[in-house]
Amino acid sequence: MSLAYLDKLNPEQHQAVVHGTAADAAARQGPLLVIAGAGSGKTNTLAHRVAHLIVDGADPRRILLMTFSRRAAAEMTARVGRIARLVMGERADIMTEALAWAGTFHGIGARLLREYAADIGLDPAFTIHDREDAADLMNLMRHELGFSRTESRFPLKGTCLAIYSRCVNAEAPIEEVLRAAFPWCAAWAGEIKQLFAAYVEAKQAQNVLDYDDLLLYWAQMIGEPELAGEIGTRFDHVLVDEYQDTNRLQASILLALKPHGDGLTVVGDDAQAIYSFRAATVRNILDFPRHFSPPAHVVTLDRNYRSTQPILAAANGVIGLARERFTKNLWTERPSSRRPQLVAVRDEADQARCVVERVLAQREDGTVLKQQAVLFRASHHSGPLEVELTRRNVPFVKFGGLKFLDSAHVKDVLALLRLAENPRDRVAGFRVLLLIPGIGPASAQRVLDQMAAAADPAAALATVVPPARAAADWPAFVAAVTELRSAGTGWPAELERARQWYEPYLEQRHEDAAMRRADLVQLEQIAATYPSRERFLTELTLDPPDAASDQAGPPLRDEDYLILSTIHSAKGQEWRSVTVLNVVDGCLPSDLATGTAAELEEERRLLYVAMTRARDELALVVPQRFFTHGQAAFGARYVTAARTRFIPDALTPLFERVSWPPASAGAPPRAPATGVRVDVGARMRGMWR
DNA sequence: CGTACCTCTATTTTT
DNA sequence: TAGAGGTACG
Repeated sequence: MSLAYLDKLNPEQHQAVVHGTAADAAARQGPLLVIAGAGSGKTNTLAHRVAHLIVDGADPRRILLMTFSRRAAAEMTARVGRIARLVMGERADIMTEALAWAGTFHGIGARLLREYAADIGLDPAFTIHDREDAADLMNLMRHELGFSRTESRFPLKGTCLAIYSRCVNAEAPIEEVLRAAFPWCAAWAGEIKQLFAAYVEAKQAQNVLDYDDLLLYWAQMIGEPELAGEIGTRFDHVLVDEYQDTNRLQASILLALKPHGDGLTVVGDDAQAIYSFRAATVRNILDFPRHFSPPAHVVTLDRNYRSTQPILAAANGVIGLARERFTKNLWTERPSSRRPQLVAVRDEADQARCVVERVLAQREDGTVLKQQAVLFRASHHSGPLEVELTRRNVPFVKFGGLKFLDSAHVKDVLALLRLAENPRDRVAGFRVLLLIPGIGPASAQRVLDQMAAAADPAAALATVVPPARAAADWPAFVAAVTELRSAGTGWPAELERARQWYEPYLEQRHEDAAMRRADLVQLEQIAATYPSRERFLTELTLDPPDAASDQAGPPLRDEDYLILSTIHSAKGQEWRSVTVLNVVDGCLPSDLATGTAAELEEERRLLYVAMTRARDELALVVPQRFFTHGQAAFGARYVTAARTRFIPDALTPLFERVSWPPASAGAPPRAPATGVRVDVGARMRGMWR
């Protein structure tokens, strides 16, 4: 059997791929840690390793591959398929299709929990609350316990949930979490504990799990020696990507799954740890080797294949100022005469204009829009740019921030489906009931109480006497739920049935019913790609389609469009040209994150992650002043901004400094000839779309 | 029950 | 500043 596919790898990548297999000249065994710097071919190496394991005889059904998003999992599976096909031909397709256990920690958790539900006293028809649903339920408990009317102010629902989540994910007691991360809530420790107890009971009574539960129940389940053995031996190989962004709870699960580390591979880069707000801890990756005896083997990939040398030099400069660091600097052999640019612009409006012009100019030079990305710290930073792009008719897709699933009408329809799936889900039930005219919070509460008291809540619905004002609409509602629960309708016809019920309310409630109906039709198309209602609901909450179709209209499948993304959502990706917005103190680092040294360091890594996404072109835009709306006493006004503290004067020689608009001799700055020409070009192309 | 209005406060990143 | 959450009234 030819292992020619290994020849293209560098020695370190090769070692990472063959570790523990027959092709491993060093004949090493045991767990493996791969420290993979940005652009070092990490995904490729991991994919090669999975493919190589399969070629080496591993059963793909017994490989567990955990990534940070479903998209990353899909990408990985596709690459594994390509590599395996080189060696195994058509037979490879069967093998890689069997690579069924690839997904996020949460997704895999949900699957395992459904499978083992009976063993741990869980109804397999549980539904999953997304962040907002969970916060609503938390709020309900907050009111019931009377904490919403306390003398001094009690933390809001979102804050309560954040505290809860951190306790669970960091495996830390409330007091410690409050002290470290929510000091202004410290006085409420007792009440908060009470609240969490009620919240947990409510979830159990309603047969719902939140995001954290998927990990927590998994960890608890695997804490039982019998189940731990059974589940652990199901997988011969467990591979985890982006390990620097996992939290303690996830590490616990992993170690319970493979206590001795056999077949365990984790990959990550401590310089790219950017999820500590989600309780991720860099200690996971740093301490990994010493968890085992003998310690895990460590392979370091520090050759960068992505960026040009000047871009890498600048990125290394930024991360070089980090307080502590474990990874070596990256190196590359891609020369370029062009340094990354520090672009000074007057304000955010100019920033937007400047970026659009650069983007269009680069497209003229042959870089398609899809190979260009604009990155920013916070979702709303792209607001002015989105307006400008729309005005100038440049299609774009935005990653991160609001999802189209967050829109009210989509949530309404999903709530009905969730109620059908799990009639004990009160958050879903509440939402659906409130849609019916004549039913408000009080009646909804009463109906849900009656359902909860019954052995069969769905059947109980038929016996409920609705309030007189809702009598006209009531039968249609009961019929919809009943039909959705009967096996007759089938999937994805069920979604159409739900939409049918919702239709009249859509008209009543929303002026722009037509647009929203289009969204629901789109939802139906998404639904058709899932095998069942349960899978649809689960996977949609765990990994919602992330590119919101925006003002620019839903981009057509193969149309070219510019990428807008938060830096967080840009993780793991690369583009030929990258522009970073608002590289000023207050935005990057966010002034909300300058409290502790640790937070500040994470902001520094965020800039590093953003910069290392670029292959050939990198520009950091620095607006000189910002318009602030606020401070009633002074009214709205401009404040001057300073370049980010992460690029002090000592580093500026690594950049080319430019201003926009360019100070031109004589010509009026607002009518640059290039801008006009490019705009016409865009319109000409637009004729043929 | 629904809505119109008022007040207060948080303000980021996401599975 | 906007958006959430609470209050008061029809």
